[in-house]
Amino acid sequence: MGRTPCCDKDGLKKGPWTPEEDLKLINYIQLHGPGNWRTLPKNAELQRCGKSCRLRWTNYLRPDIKRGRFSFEEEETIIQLHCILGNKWSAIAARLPGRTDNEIKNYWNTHIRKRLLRMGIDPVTHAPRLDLLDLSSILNSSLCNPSILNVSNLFGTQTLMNPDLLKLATAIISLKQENQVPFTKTLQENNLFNYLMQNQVQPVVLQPNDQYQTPLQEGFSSEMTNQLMQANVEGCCSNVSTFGNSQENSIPTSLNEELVCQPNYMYCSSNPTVPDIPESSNFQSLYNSNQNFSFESVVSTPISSPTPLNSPSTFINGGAEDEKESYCSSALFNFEIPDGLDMAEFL
DNA sequence: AACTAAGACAACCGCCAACAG
DNA sequence: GCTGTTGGCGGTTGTCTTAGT
Repeated sequence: MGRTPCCDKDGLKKGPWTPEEDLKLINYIQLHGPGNWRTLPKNAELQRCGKSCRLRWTNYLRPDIKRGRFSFEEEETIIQLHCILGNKWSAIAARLPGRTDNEIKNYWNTHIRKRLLRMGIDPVTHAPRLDLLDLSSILNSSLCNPSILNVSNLFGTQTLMNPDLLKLATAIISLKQENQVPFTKTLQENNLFNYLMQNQVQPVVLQPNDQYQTPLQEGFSSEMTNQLMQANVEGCCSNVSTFGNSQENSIPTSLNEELVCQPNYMYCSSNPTVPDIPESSNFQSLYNSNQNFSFESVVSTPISSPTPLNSPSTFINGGAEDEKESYCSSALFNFEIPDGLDMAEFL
């Protein structure tokens, strides 16, 4: 037969631990070491189940746990790792010495996740949310002022709901998550080449400082660009920029230029759901500092981080919200996963 | 000062892979 | 090979604190 049950759940205490219980647990583990959680409560004279003791030790009492606020670098690492690993809190915690998976998970759910949602970023996919076309605000405005409730006001001269545009936006976003698929193939599969050619859509070259620049060539459709940006897709494609560096993914010469999205384009001041980022914020410097972010830098963060993780000057929690938000996006969209990376090996 | 809402975080719950018997 | 337990993990809940009215 298998092992005997971990513990009899009847009569065991639950809820917050008392200092006396903590002391008992600490003393016992100092003498006998952690492990054998099944017999530990009985031996330590604790009315707790072994699982509760293990959690209390690993999440709170362990001497190597770092308490206190998360530093700027720690949050940066969390976001970047989450983009790669998803909700693998234990894997993320393994890269943040002194932090527990529970602590990171809580911090993500209470701080980072909410901030990303406010910014219109899906905290699960790290992509701008196409489903947030701000219909609610449109409808609210319409309710307050019925005169604006007409099709042209809702959709503009062309339309945010243009299925082709949405397909293009979706294709671009999908490239962020499935970098293996050649860009051209994705366009072809969605019949987007035809759309682009028929509409004489020229390459969209976005530049920092929120707004797209003057079209490079005649025939450029600013409306197209505007709609793409309004459709919340402009920040989705940090990886798309790599297409320009890859022959495999290059756009045919008929389009002349790559469709390039530079990092931080998610900040479109025309988007009512995304706050404007003041130029005085540290966003640009953060953007610059993250330009060369690499997967290796994530993996080696605890060692190679240029500033100590506990650097008091870089605590996230005490900073301005705007700065934190600007930081977040730069961290989100400014790193690349090297070719040939074996994720399974990393995990 | 009292009440309420929101925020923060510790702790619990349930699932599952690994492992012991 | 099967059964049942353990330990680990992610999701969720509960409780305490803080801020706002």
